[in-house]
Amino acid sequence: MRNLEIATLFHEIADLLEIKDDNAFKIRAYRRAAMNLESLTEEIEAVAARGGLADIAGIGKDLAAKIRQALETGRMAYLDELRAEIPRGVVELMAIPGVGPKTAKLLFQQLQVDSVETLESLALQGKLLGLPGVKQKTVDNILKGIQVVKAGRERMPLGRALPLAHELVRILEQLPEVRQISLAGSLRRMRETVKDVDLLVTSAQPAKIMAVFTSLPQVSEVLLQGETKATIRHREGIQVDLRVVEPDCFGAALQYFTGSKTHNIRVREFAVRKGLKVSEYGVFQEATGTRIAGAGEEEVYNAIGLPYIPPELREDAGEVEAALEGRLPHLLTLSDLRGDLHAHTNWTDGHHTLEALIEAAQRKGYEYIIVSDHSRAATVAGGISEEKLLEQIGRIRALSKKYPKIRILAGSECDILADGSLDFPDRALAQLDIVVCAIHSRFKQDRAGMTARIVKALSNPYVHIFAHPTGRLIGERDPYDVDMEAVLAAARQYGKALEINAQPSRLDLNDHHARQAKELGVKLAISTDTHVLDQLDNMALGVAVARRAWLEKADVINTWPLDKLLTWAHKSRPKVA
DNA sequence: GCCGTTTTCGGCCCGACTGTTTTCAGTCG
Repeated sequence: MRNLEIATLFHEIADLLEIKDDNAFKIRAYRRAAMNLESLTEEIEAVAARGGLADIAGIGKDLAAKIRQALETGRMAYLDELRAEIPRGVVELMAIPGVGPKTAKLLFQQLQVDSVETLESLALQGKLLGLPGVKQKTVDNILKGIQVVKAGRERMPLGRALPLAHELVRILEQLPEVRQISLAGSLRRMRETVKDVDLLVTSAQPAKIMAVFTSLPQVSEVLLQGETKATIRHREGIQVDLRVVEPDCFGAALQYFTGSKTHNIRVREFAVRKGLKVSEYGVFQEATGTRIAGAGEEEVYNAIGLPYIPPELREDAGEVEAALEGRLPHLLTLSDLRGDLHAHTNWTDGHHTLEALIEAAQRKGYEYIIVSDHSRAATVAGGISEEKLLEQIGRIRALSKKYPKIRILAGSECDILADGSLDFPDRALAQLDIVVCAIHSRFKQDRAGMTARIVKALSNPYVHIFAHPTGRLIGERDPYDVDMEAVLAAARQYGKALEINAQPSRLDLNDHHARQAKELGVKLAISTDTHVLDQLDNMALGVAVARRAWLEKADVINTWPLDKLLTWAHKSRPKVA
């Protein structure tokens, strides 16, 4: 059993306890434990083996025992008892917007509703009317909510949500009534997928903002509208929440509205212990009600006695503790990057010439750019033969005279074959400056086979970077079955870098694994895997993943100057005669 | 159920909006 599986069991216990109307703080304890397990970078089995379960935040004696039981028996007796009491389908009712634990319990007890389908049929027959607190409007909302569930409320990838959100910001900031505007929520924290877009505006005239916002052409439906808060459905499907506050509350509101929810709870608990109250309106002294901060976000953190915590870290994954102990990371920024270490050209499946790639990289101010086209096994991507590769290397060397201001690195995105050998022989790899390796075939290999395949590739002295290490495509393809612990250990042993692929559909490694890599001392490369020149701009998404992974400049090899990068790249190579 | 340079017991974040109510419970973030 892995961390996420145990977390899921705890979440289910919390759901069931909510329906039973159990102690709210007990429920929160289960949820917090689940979330801490989700952000834990060490394997839970390893933690249990060294007797460290109770050291995990939010896990005490009782939950540690439940984790051990699950690890040993594959079951959790307490959860089994709860499941026997309340059918699975009742929990699923809570997925309907507007239906929470109280309503689910009411429906189950009064009408024996135990599935979304049953609920829909009873609602259509008018049989919900007459339940306490249920009139036609509630029935309508439930039916509407069921449609939302059926449509599948999938989360939108960051790379799609960001441009759409920036468009709304550009429109709203034109309004003279808008003083300040910012993205908030999970989008500001740069999570890889988002459920909705959160916008925060300060204005002395909220009514005007509300009116304009809810009647934008991008709005397909107004879901909720109050005096200072509105929720709409964007024509591209995602929900957008807008909140308007007074200008002097901007910092407090931004802090509150950025979340995460668990981070905020953490911060507010900490404030309470200091006799302070934090809300979206400011930081107040509990005793006197005096407001001591609110206009700026940094000021809000400082008033509570914390340094500013960057949005990407606000997941209650140890950042508050790190802030208190003065060991927050100095997160890397986009401008720290000196080059791109994964890019294609029209020699394989890129859409541009070598020269166009070089010139685009130069315009970005890069010190170096790699040319890493596909190897012969990647037939669908037009992979090139060894002869063609040598020809390309010659071309690159010739072009470096034409472009003296940027170093053109000869590279390859070389396939890792099913047996773990590389698609080019060592004699060819030895000609390259940087070798990127990747898996593009035989995704369905079993776990042991896939792990051995990758570990073998990483042991090759000519390999430098392992690209998109899990192979997942967000929302499309699951990662291949591989023991990431073993891959990370091999990367450390052989001194290889793992890639954070910045393609919006990949973001691979993800934030979790990248943080794990850093903790093990494995270096990362943030690369765009550019096929079309515009994609060089995706670097910002890769940086977002890196920041969420607590990465600093020193952790990322393409922040290094060229000479340091090349020294690192060539130190493991056998000396050629 | 967790947790403690105030506490091993008694706390545990805070407010907006909706639908149903004449003051509030439920839901959401």
